[in-house]
Amino acid sequence: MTAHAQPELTKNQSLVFGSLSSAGGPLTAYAILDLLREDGFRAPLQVYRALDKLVEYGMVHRLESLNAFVACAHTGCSAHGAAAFAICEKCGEVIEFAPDEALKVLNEWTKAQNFTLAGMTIELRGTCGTCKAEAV
Amino acid sequence: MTAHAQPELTKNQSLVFGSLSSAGGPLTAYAILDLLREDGFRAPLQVYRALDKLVEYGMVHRLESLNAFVACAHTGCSAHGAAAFAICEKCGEVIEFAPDEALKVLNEWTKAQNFTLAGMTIELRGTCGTCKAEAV
DNA sequence: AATTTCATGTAACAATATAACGCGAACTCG
DNA sequence: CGAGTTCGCGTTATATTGTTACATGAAATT
Repeated sequence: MTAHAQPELTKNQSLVFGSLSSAGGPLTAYAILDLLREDGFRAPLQVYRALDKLVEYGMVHRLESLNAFVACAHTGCSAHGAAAFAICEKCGEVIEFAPDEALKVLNEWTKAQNFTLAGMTIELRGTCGTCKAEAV
Repeated sequence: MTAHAQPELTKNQSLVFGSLSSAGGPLTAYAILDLLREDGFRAPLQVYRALDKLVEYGMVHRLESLNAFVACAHTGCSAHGAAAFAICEKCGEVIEFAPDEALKVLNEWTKAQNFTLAGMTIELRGTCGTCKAEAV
């Protein structure tokens, strides 16, 4: 929701963020764990703790419908609002976008309901244009 | 997305749908399993298989951010579009609503991207008005 | 110096979900 | 009819995802 100052990352947080950034797509916590075993990671908690912080800082998003995590597409990852994701079920690509108009409408709903928003998940599942083109 | 004809439910599907309906809120698959043990349920697959069908029929929604399932708020559960959910983190209440305007915007995005939509998840987490009022 | 905070490490475990196999009823189409 | 097919169901085992509980050490606080 709100922008977060980008803090110094700890060693584990840097490693986790690095693996997600270079993956260029979503990874599960256990996939990250496997990638980081050679860096000394031994247990899921090391990954989950780092992910918690990175999500809190807005540098990583959790994809609820994949139980996976992805580095925020805003390279600098400075101010940004909630994100939406289009997930291609064929190729696995995830496109992050900022659905400003939709957010506005949803925010209006929360105001009308006196609902205080802490977080929002918007995920679209389907087939991306590229995969449809290939599936001649 | 599209409306589904409401088919005859099998015995297991009826039991699962019944437990969700009378719960009046979200239940995890394992909570359903425990509720239905006295009806002969023994294994998670019995629940998951029924849930798969009920979700397919549009009678049950999956809440990705809770790993839980809820009966559709449309009592007759006839034609309806995608649903959105506001989840109160204090009391656990889940409010289902139809965010028509937001859906329209998101659908436009998918058209512009040539992305074929198979399903959509919109979930808001926060605090409902009632809980805020109580937290004087 | 005593206290608190925070990142970390480790082991054990809990919660969620699926794979693989077999059985029998119902449907279908020759 | 009878062979083939589909579908719902049951069971066991297993895979995947996430957390609890406890301990250590380094840095910040007072």
